[in-house]
Amino acid sequence: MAKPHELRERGLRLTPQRELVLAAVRELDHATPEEIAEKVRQSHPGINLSTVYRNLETLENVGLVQHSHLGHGGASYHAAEELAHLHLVCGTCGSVGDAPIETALNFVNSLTEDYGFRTDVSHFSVYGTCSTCSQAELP
Amino acid sequence: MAKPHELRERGLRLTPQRELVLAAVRELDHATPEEIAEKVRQSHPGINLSTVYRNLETLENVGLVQHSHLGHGGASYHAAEELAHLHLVCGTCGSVGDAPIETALNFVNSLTEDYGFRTDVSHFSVYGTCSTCSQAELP
DNA sequence: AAAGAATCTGCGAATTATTCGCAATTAGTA
DNA sequence: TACTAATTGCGAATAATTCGCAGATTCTTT
Repeated sequence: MAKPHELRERGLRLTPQRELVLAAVRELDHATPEEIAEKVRQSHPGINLSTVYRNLETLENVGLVQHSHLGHGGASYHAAEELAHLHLVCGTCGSVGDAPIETALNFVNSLTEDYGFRTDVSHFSVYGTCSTCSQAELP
Repeated sequence: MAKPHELRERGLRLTPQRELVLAAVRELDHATPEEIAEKVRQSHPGINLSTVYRNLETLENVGLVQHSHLGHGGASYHAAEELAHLHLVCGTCGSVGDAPIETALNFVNSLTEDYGFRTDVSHFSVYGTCSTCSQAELP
């Protein structure tokens, strides 16, 4: 999974914890620190939650992982090489749907042209109501 | 500011705390619960933070205020009657810029057509880098 | 292979943000 | 005015994240 060198190359020490955290992020896709810790504990039971938090921060600093804000509060992490996509967060049922970033292309370009604002698509979340919940609301 | 009847009409009791919380939300525009509490304390020093949280929730339930997620974590509240607009959150300096919702119109429509997803524009946040910080990054 | 410097980890405590339970108070109603 | 139910204040409980520190580990240098 995580080749040793990709960590060393970026000036990071190679620890079992760090490798496992990176591997877990890659396997889980959009997981919270807590979920990542649980995954890691399957092979390394003693890992401390602080260590997970610190490694996520470190890995993010060197560009191997990224986080985004989906539902309320908590951040969720994913591998940096993962294909970027939009997150459609349903405020009613909490589900997170995906849509290709192309959907937002014109929108993003307008923001750049009009405001000089460079949108970070991978950090981008869209709140609303999914089709299932929309239908359930109707009388 | 907050006319007594607009609370009574919605089945809410009229308490000084509740009126003051609503007034503070209207004055402050995009304020955190903590900031709202501070504002209210100017005229009602004893107000408890729990009371602010509870009133924000109550006022949101009857549609007088709304919250959105700007930067990391914390919710920020604004009056429901306020003109809806997009929030451009800069991940570097933390500033929050505004843009008219029309900018997102086509994008929102695509999501509805393609996924049946009804985007809640008032809850919508866009993350990225503002023009000032973009320029500062260049060599 | 051993030693040293710097980085990491585990742990528990500290923070921050938000929620909850409960008793006392207060608003709206009869 | 008296009653009932909603509301408040308060302190404790949670949840999520960060911090300080001592000991362990990694990488580098001999």
